[in-house]
Amino acid sequence: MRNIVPPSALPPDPEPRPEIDSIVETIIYLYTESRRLTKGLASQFGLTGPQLTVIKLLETFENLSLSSLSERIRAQNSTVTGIIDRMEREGLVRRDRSTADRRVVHISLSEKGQKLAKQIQVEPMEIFRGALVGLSHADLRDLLRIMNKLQRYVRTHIADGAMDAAPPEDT
Amino acid sequence: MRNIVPPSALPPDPEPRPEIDSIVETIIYLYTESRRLTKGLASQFGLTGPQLTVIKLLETFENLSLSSLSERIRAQNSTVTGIIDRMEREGLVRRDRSTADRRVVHISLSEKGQKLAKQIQVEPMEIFRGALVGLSHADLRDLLRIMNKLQRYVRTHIADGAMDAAPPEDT
DNA sequence: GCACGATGTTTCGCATACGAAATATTCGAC
DNA sequence: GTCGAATATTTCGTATGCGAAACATCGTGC
Repeated sequence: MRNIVPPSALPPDPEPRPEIDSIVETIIYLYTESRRLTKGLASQFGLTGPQLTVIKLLETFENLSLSSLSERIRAQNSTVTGIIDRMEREGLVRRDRSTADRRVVHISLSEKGQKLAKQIQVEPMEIFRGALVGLSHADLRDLLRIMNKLQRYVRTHIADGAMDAAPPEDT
Repeated sequence: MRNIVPPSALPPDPEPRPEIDSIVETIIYLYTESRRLTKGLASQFGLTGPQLTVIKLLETFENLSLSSLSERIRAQNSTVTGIIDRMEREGLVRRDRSTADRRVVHISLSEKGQKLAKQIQVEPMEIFRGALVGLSHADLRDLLRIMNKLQRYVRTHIADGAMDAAPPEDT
């Protein structure tokens, strides 16, 4: 699934930094490529990318509420409702109202869904993960450390005036 | 714009490697977060994420064919047609048939679009880029080197049997 | 000049994707 | 017990996003 590129595509930046652009480009590349591969793999089984993800999740967890499912695939409930609708229509999954809490719906694989899940042997992420596994221990350690830094930075700068169109301060 | 997570969300992997999962998670996090921020920024100006990207691109390049526009934002032509349709409806952009090659459509900002572009001062990627700028030179160099490795690996493993799982029996 | 493949754009049908509002149910305060 | 806030899910409207097919135009070979 190809995606509109995030603002990285915008060329007019305060200070042109080819390395940074290159890194951003790579992140986008890896992300979009992994989705494209998932989609291609899924289509061999008559599924869409998200549907494949859902099937493999349900194969592992047996039973998930719609909320926890949407949390796991990082989508809104309303989005997942649609995905499950279509999968239910295809007879791949079942919806069961929880008896304990009648607000909750448990999603599970049907017979057909289970069979299909078993047929799909290759983990969709294999290529991407393979790339990471191929790194040396040192590289892996460095990458993890830097990624954590990035994440920490972004996390702390989000709640703030990040979206207030305020001019940048230090650099 | 939140996205269905790529297959990284699938827990059953051949060899559980928490560092690798963590790295994948972070890449996804950075990507989705950058899109969320763009979207939030855009909505302050009555735009969607992709529309903001298009406006800033057109502010820089003045004049882009629909094809080159879709190339830059990494989307299909058919997707961009829709985006431009809606922006034209809002009076933000103009479509002009090229006289040199009458197949080509040049997209450009209207007066209104130019004014809006000027109002949006902050580069949407600033937070994400800011995180990268905050890294030490050594970190940046390491990250760039590793990212290139990853990209090279993925690139060379894509054309191959990457997508050759067991064939499904048609529906 | 004219057939014809290549190229640029749009159209169509479908599947995400989101946020806001509607609906159903639970749980706590009282 | 009952009201009201909180939680889980669905519904609705709109905007991407894709691939295949339709359409228009270009360029080449002849």
